[in-house]
Amino acid sequence: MARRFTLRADDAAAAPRLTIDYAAALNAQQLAAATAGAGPVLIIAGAGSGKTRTLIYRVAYLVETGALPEQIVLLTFTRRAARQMVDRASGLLDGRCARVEGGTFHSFCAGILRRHGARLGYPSNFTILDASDAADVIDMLRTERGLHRAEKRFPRKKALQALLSEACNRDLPLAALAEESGAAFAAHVAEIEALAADYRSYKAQHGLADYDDLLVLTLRLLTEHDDARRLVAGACRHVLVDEYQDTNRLQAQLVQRFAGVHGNVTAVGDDAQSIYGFRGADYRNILGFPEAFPGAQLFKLEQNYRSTQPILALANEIIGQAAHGYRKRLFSARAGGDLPALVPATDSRTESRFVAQTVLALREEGAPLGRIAVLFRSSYNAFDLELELNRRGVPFVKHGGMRLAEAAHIKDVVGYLRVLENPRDAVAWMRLLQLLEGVGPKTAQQIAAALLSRGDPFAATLPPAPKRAAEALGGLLGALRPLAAEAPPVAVQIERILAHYLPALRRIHFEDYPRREQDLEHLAALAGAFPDRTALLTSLSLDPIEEAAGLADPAEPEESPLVLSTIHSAKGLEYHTVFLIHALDGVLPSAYALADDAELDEERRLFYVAVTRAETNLFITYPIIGYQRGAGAYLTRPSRFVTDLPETVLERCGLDEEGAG
DNA sequence: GTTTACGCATCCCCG
DNA sequence: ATGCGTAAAC
Repeated sequence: MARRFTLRADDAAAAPRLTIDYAAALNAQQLAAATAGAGPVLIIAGAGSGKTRTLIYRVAYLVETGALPEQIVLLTFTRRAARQMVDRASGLLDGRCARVEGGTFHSFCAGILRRHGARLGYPSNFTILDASDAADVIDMLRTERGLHRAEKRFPRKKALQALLSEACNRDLPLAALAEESGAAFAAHVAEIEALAADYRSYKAQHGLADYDDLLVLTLRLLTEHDDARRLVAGACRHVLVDEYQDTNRLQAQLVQRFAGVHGNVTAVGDDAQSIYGFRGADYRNILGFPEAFPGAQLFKLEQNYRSTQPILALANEIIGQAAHGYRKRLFSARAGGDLPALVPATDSRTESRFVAQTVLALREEGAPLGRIAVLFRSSYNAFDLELELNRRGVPFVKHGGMRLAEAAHIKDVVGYLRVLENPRDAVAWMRLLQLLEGVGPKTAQQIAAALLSRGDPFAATLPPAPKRAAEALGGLLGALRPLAAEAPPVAVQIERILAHYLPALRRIHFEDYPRREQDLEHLAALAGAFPDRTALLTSLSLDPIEEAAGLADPAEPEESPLVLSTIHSAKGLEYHTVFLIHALDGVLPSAYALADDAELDEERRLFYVAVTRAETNLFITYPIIGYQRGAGAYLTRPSRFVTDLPETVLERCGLDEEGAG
């Protein structure tokens, strides 16, 4: 029998000498949380209580006390947040922290599936469907089944896709969900289930995964395949999850699997800031954490370092009116400061002018533009303001809303990359084929089927096609063939794709192609930063492309621009001054939420998230008169969240016109 | 039978 | 600015 040796822990690991003075950098609660021992840890952290700071110090502490950075997994809500945290931890300690694994659940799962998905029949080059791709596939399968001309009105593709997605994310049986989702679904449960089965097998057959599959398949992989589970969970010595209140059941189960070997989970969150219910998030995850992870240590961070006391008083008042779990009342370290202001404006235009003027005045007083944010419920709430800012030459960036990756021309170019990456990607083929003149859905389907049934889809011989389409098809395959054969760097691939695609772009979008060409150049420039096509495609699916700043002032290119953002996209961030615009009933709270108490509560939390972004100044504005295309002018109703508030926490202001303009 | 052009309604929030 | 349904054109 071979001799066995025992490797003892090194002295340094047994009694580490820490380079960071944690006690000096953190308050008592933060310190306890950051340096907590092994096992499950739950940190309930109020807005502005140094949650991110605590998490960063915990990462550094884990590394300092002997954890390998590459065995620490940091799951966050956006990849931007992950990168920021890893960078800050690196700054704190040294380069070691840069090797911490990080990202969103979706991106982390995508990586696992690329490495281990073969066990489920998923090749490493699978391509990712966004929600509209998914809806298109469902629509096609529905037509195949002849359901589109059923006697009874059958749900539309968008509704079907949403239903299937909700079933995944809330981890409910499709049939049960369909029953509770209204008569239109309930009348067709059997057909919908058949369609869902079609959809599943279609994706498997073509190497496709939608967003939900990234989570569902990973969970299945880790549940059904012990070897994969050991590999993945074995590498997750410490799992840290930010914004835990916005995880859904699927994600909670994933966390349990990731931590299945070592049992070290740190979850950080604030049940009062749960705002992703529409995506299946369930704040009961965070309430139930101690049951899901027995022996969990609980820490609460209640001291707020961000906002002045008056802003916090308003926030406490708002959240005090909502029903929620972990009771906490934030207290501020910042006495003094102005009351938050409520500013009614006659209409949108006036509201925009007020915001723009006040922003410029604040800049005069020394507040950098980049420390000022305008927040809103929906992307289009800011349209009018964008015009006003452009008129005045105020530079701004806008986060949230319509994403570049969803624009038709970007999706076209991505389509070329997708068929090169995964030649079985029928969704991408359909898109490319329909760009050809004389090819619609029907012909595209026939050609796609013919292409996929042969060994090499890019082969020079053409499948049968209508005369007019044949020549164009030859051009398409001719452009793709050398790229498939030679696989040049991804930036070169995009360059050649553009050479082929631009004529079509000009034909289809003859009105505004210059603008679209700019986007495509932007995309081409971006592509160079990625090691390969797989990485680029994954990123395009899972990360929003950082859009170029709207009309920057070329005189001062250095100045960081004003921030326009949806409330959802502003989560976790903080600003010197916050404007919350369009605080109207029907907007915030959304008209969609008025009928349901739980949804109304989520809107209230959204309002809470918005106001707690502010450090020093908070302005809440709304237009008194609205316009609607059909109905013309009408009187709006201010948000009930505002009218419910006492004078003591919110100063009602007037807005006077002084001459014109 | 298919494609395309045109007028129409319709837009939430995100990976 | 897209996505649908309908009606004219290939």
